[in-house]
Amino acid sequence: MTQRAASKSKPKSPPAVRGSRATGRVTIIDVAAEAGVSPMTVSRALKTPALVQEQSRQRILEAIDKLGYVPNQAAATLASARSQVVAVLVPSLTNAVFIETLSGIRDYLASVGYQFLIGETGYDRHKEEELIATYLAHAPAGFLLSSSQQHDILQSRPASRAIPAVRMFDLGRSQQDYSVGFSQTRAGHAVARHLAERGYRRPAFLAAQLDPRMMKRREGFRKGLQEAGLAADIEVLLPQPTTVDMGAQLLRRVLQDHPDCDSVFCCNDDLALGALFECQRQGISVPRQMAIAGFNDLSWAACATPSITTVVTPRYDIGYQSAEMLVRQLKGEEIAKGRLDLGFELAVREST
Amino acid sequence: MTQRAASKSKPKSPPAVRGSRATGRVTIIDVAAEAGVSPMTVSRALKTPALVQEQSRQRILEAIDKLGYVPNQAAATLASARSQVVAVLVPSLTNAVFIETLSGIRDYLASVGYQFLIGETGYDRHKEEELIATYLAHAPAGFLLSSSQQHDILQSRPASRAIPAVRMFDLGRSQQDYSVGFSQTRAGHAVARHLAERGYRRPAFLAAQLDPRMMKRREGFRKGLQEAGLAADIEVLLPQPTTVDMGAQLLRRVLQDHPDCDSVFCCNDDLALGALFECQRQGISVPRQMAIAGFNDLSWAACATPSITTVVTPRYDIGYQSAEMLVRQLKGEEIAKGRLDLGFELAVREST
DNA sequence: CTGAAAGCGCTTACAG
DNA sequence: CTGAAAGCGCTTACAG
Repeated sequence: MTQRAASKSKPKSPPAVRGSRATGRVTIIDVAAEAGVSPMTVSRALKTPALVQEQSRQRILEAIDKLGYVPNQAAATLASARSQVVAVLVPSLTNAVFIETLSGIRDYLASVGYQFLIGETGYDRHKEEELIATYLAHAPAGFLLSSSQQHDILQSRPASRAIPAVRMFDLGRSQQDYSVGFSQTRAGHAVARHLAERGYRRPAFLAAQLDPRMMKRREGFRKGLQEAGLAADIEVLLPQPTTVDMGAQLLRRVLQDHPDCDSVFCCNDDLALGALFECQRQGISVPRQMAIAGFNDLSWAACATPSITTVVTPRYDIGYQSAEMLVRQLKGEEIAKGRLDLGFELAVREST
Repeated sequence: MTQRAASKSKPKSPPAVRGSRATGRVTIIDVAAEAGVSPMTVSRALKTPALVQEQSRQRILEAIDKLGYVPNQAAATLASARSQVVAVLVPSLTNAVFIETLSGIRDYLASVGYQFLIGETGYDRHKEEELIATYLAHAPAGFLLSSSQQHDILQSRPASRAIPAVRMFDLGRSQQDYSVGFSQTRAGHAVARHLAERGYRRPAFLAAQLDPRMMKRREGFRKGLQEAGLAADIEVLLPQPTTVDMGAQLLRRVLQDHPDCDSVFCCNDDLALGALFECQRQGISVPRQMAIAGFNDLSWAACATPSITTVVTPRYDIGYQSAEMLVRQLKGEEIAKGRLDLGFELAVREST
């Protein structure tokens, strides 16, 4: 059954007003006629109400209500060469981390009347380039990205068509290289120092999904261990996507290759959860025989048995603030801090 | 620093071709001139290549490449009164279930050149209405929804402006009430029967986020228990959002109020995980002293210690197939099965 | 504070 | 297979 036929069978809607145009849609022209003003004034009443006389505005709002007028975004975008849509590119949609970031983005954008398109890059640079090309056709007002390469590409467009972008999670190199995030390196460093202070002598680094951020955490972790006089030689790195089960696998690998390992830094909480389950399965006491630290503070970290030490990351705020920074650019506002470090926190719990 | 100033400082782009129009953008007119055809032929070469002579098409593609032409979607939408954007409304973005559904939607839509906008309703009906109103301004080609009320609203629009919609997760009442999902009731029923068959005598139902789907699972569960001759009197229902920690809370409540309870059906895997952690904390052996069943088969269910019995739901497929059903409606194709039951599976594991 | 004119970049509907 | 004309619904830039 087609769309048309389906709706014919339920003709119970309020009899919609037919617009004057051939399409039958109610347009700004119909509203103008109803309110006794020009279309231009209707447009102003919607975009810049302060420039319209109170009385006119009232009549316009009534007309809009009466006719059921809905603005046509496509026409607005075409006429103004500027859309109210922001393109957001995240590495993965199946990772809770990025989802919370999207919530932050959505909350800010909704508050200023913007929409957003979401692209998933799968941690793949080429995919990201493709997506940007696709999105450019939608004339997005700006981009929120999670890698640095594409940032450069967008900025290098001719000035007349430059599209602002903000990079999330990582910090940029300068105030002009707009970014909102925290230092992945320092976060890794903090975990190393914590394990060393607790007295663990043989910490391992476990990671999957080897994107640049993981590598920075690793770098900081190694440096932290070395500063504490510990060896940074135990590592298991796998390129596959992160899963809980992979945490269990990584732990088995470590136990097999390095029986003297006494603690693990899992580069995210999914892996940490899998590692914990594996310890439980093998009857290894956590943290007595094996300490476990994670990353991100996902919902289960605080209430696992034992609760999991992890790095609390400002995911929601990264989304919210990067959206705000982007919109401020769009409005041509001055941005004092173009490199916004939101920091992180180490939540020390029972597992270490 | 403003957008313009920022890009001026990095003038390293390939010198983009300037279009003939006042905006400087490269349009279909520029491509036409370059290829020596009319704009209309360029439009055809892009939308219906079969209608354009091979030779012309070649020249047009070369011109597009040379000029770096990017189609303007806003203009296309305005002219055709039809966008390539689908509006998707899900209850929550922080729930892995819906995220996987979005992946399915994205994969199908990407394959046919559509984009999508995502709205989060927060399980709130009014919020959903608001979102629909907002999205209507973007002239979406269609809607993918997760509740039934709004479905009716859209279908009741005047035929000339009807916007097709498909409902996800739940099944509709008829083949005309487009929907893709599975029977929540039967899934709940299957869990009850399984627990009864395993010999549990005092099963409880634990739920949070009391949306209509939860209520259907509960209904099926109660019915299943009754059919097995068991009482369906132990329940803890909380309206708050689901978290892992809430699973622990719910379990504590049940143990306190019903010390004879020997098994719990948690209406999702987050709750099941929390319940498992709480048992571990209290030294309650799972499944010997307390059996736990979950719902959805999220990543940790299979590898927890003990592994968690759960209902495997076709989340990705629901997204993929509902997107397909929607697009087929958009194309005016015949849809034989407008009510697509994708079923579910009970994964029996160590926890029951 | 308000309006008439022109144009945004594409597609529809018609004619060849 | 191709093209000239008109129009989609709004906003910009100007004039009052």
